[in-house]
Amino acid sequence: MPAARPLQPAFKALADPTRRDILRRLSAREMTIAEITAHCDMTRAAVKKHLVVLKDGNLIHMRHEGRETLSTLNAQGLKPVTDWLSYFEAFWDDKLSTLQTLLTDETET
Amino acid sequence: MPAARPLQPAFKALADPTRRDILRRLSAREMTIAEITAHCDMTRAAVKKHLVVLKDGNLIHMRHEGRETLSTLNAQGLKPVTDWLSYFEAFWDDKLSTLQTLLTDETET
DNA sequence: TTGACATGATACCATTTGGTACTGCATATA
DNA sequence: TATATGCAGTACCAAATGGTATCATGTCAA
Repeated sequence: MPAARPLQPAFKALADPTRRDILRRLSAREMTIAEITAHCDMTRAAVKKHLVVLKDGNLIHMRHEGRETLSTLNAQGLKPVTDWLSYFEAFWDDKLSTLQTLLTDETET
Repeated sequence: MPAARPLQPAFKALADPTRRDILRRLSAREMTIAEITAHCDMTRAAVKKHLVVLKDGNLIHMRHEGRETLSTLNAQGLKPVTDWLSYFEAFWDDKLSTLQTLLTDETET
């Protein structure tokens, strides 16, 4: 049996607003831990923990250069997530979904 | 200031495999709490908690019919999530992303 | 009315999570 | 060499999370 796609670590990594913010920043350029920390209002150790979670989710890469650790976005790691979500796009605008919404709103108003 | 889009509750709701599984099941049809529980290997109270999280994330609707509570998928609630993710699709296949991947793999191998 | 059924609500517990503080190591640099 | 820098690793703490057990409430059916 092939290895299960790492959906869970990726979803878990995305569940924290600090980590999503870090991903946004890394989309602009590679950054050191100290640089990321400067924007995050928490200690470097805390930021490091978030980076490890992002790495476990395969959403970033980390490389060492001298005494610095440089983090880069790995946008491809988001693909399993968007693939999982794409299944539901079929329900966005079809008639069944609309009907369900109407029925539900009727009981909730 | 307009209400911030409810990104956080939705991402949080998606971060649990049990909740993602429930969403899949609800995409097929409306279900009672007891029906969902039958698939989940945990107590009804635990499933109910997960359903509340999904409702807070605007990913399901719940309506009451007699003594039953029926849950339905709200696929539209996933839209803010996919919108957030779509920002990163631009980084999937472009040259910068590829270069970053090559550089990173080089140091990790 | 009586009882069974589906659920809501609460209290409680163990584990995980998000954070700080501290120590220590490797690396630039004067 | 001596010193400051950037980071890793660990211990520790408070709060959130995921689960159970228990009891109360409303509803269907005989």
